[in-house]
Amino acid sequence: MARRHQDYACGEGCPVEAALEIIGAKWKGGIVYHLLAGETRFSELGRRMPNVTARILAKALRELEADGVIARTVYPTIPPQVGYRLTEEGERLRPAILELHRWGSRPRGVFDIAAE
Amino acid sequence: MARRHQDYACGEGCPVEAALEIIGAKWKGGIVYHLLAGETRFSELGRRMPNVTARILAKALRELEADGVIARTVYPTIPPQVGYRLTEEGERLRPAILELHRWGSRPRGVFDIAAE
DNA sequence: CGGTATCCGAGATGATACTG
DNA sequence: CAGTATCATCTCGGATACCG
Repeated sequence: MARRHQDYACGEGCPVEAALEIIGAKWKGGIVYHLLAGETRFSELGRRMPNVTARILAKALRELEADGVIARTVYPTIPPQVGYRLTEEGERLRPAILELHRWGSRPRGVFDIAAE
Repeated sequence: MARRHQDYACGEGCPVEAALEIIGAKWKGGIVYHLLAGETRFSELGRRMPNVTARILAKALRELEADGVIARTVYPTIPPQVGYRLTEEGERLRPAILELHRWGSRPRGVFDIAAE
């Protein structure tokens, strides 16, 4: 997760691996996907992803922020609000995320479900 | 890795998460990327991804095969050869993989490298 | 060549409780 | 509301050695 790529020749630093190291961790893809819709609050993300705990969500958000994919904005209101949005860098992920969404959405054979 | 999605509403079974559960694991993105070029042998994959051990590579290949992304062909030659290629399902991943590759290839700021 | 069999540690994930 | 602190767990990835 923290490991960045060193070179861009496929092998050790394959760009695909590099990208997946940043958004491939659990929940991160979902986070970026939800942020495609625009700035979203912490609690709203939690509501849209009911299976992730606050700790894990916060950790993923901090890592995505460190990787320059998202930005965090604190609104000093009462109660406090924090919004997350994609950076320019994160916004450039849109086509990839949408393609993943398309692929993951297509009805798979009955096999997968049966194999459950 | 084995867990498939049950519903397609983002939340627990987000399609993006579903896709990343299949190709998000370490090395899997790279494997699929290399297979975009066509059928490739086990040893050739190992050569192109020097940092993955045979055990891990074999494990990832078996999982991708179980998920219907790749197909395995054994040629009973001497010495034995085994080829891996994308299935139709896997082939449909091409746009997503290429987008990830594009995103991962772009020169990032010096920050990332320096942060290392 | 193309794998498997063991063993192992690190880090990712998670449940729960608490706080500015 | 938006987290953090602590503790427990557990799966993934890897090292090493061996096999048909």
